[in-house]
Amino acid sequence: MTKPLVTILDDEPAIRTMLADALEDAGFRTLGFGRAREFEAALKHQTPDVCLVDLSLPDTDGLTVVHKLALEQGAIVIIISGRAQVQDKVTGLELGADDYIIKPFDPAEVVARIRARLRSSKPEPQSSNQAQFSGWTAHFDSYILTDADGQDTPFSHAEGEVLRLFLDSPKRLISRAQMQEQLGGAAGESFDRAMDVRISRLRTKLREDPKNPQLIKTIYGAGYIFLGDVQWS
Amino acid sequence: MTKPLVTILDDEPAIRTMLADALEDAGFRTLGFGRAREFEAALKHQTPDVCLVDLSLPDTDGLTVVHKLALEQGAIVIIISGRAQVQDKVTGLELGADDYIIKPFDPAEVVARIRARLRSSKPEPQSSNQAQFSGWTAHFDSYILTDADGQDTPFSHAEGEVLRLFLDSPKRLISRAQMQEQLGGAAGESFDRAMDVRISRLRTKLREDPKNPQLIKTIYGAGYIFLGDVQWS
DNA sequence: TGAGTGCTGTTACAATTCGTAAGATTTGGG
DNA sequence: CCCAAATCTTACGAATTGTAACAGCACTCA
Repeated sequence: MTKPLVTILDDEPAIRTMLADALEDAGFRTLGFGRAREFEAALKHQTPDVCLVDLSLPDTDGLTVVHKLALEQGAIVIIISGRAQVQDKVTGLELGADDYIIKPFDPAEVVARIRARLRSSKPEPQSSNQAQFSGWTAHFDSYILTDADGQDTPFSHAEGEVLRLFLDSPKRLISRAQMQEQLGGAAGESFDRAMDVRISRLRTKLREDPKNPQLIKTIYGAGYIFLGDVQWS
Repeated sequence: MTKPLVTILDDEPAIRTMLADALEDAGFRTLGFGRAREFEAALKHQTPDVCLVDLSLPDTDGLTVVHKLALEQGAIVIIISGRAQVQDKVTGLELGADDYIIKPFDPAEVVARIRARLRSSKPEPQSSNQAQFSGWTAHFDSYILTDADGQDTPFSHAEGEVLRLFLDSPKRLISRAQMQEQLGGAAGESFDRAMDVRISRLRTKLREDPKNPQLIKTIYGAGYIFLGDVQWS
């Protein structure tokens, strides 16, 4: 698996670099932002695994950002704040934050807390190679899709890569860039309609109505999202 | 759903009762233990959802208990300790604890942290992504509007952003600037007829009578207001 | 070896989304 | 009643995405 991506939203550059250094030493990728606006713009291309958010931001109320993140993205949200009142902590946590760390903090504690969160949120048994969703069953061993009636349709390796990516992160926006990174790796920069074609072919096999896809939704300018309750087994 | 069960393992009776009171007020069931031995015996009959563990116990090293719990039971483990050193926190979290709270603590914070853990451990939070208003139902997962007759109309991402904004603040004036702020993100600098167009398109999908809009009302010189009783589910 | 088959990326063109521009319409003040 | 500003609507075009058709490649089988 690739390194988890941690975003740092804090208006003090010194804190950003301190956190970034500690996190990268610990094996994470990081992205720092000083303003909520920049941060939200970046979300269109990347889907972070963990978001560190300072509540005192110049351009927005940090709590709004937290709420939005927790609700819309499935990301883990950790508040970092100078406000140590219990009431602040309680409202922060109730709005959807997963943790609340008070400044000044030790980076080592931040790392440990991030690890604890990631650990509990990743109950994905990678051992299983078979997933069910919306009447379908995908067998990644035999490269076969079985529909509700038991009818089989084979799928190719490339299609399987995309499907697996979706099934690993259902109901979460997956950006194009993220897909390329996960799949193509060293893929070409410019001409990359390959991804579209893969998805188009996958949609055909899943018998999606082109006008009204139920499972693989396109978010114009952002990426794709896979709907459907996934059950690995 | 039944009330989640929280166990409290701490050798000080005063702390046990304080926690038990706060937790039961918050809607949890509790079980208190003063010794690890008793606690482990009780585990054979009960499977707690959350375990609060004090590290300084008379009969065992608390960390051993934590490690065992985290590993064997699937329970959420929260350490409560008087030791505030970063190193203690880090080792506690690395041994499998989900959180680490320092004494003295406020019970309200403990409750909030427990809630945060329980929330994230739900595999299918299905965060309210669907709202009903005036006969319509907006499905933000599938980007579909359903009317009173069950007829579907898809809406786009941009339209959804506006609609969500309205549904989050019904019956409240939303200024143009506020909208730009929330939606435009990094974009909106110059003159923005874009917002008007978005709203115009949304109105069309909601089949608003241009002469007499029922749902999205324009306040000349101020902004918009969304009427209609919104019910998220 | 050579034809056949299936997979996959590329290309070309169609369809969709969405902001901008511009004219039409509405609003509120004088 | 008139006008300027604000807002609505429509049309257009750039960017993005969907998909059919084609080509290259690896592999199989006679």
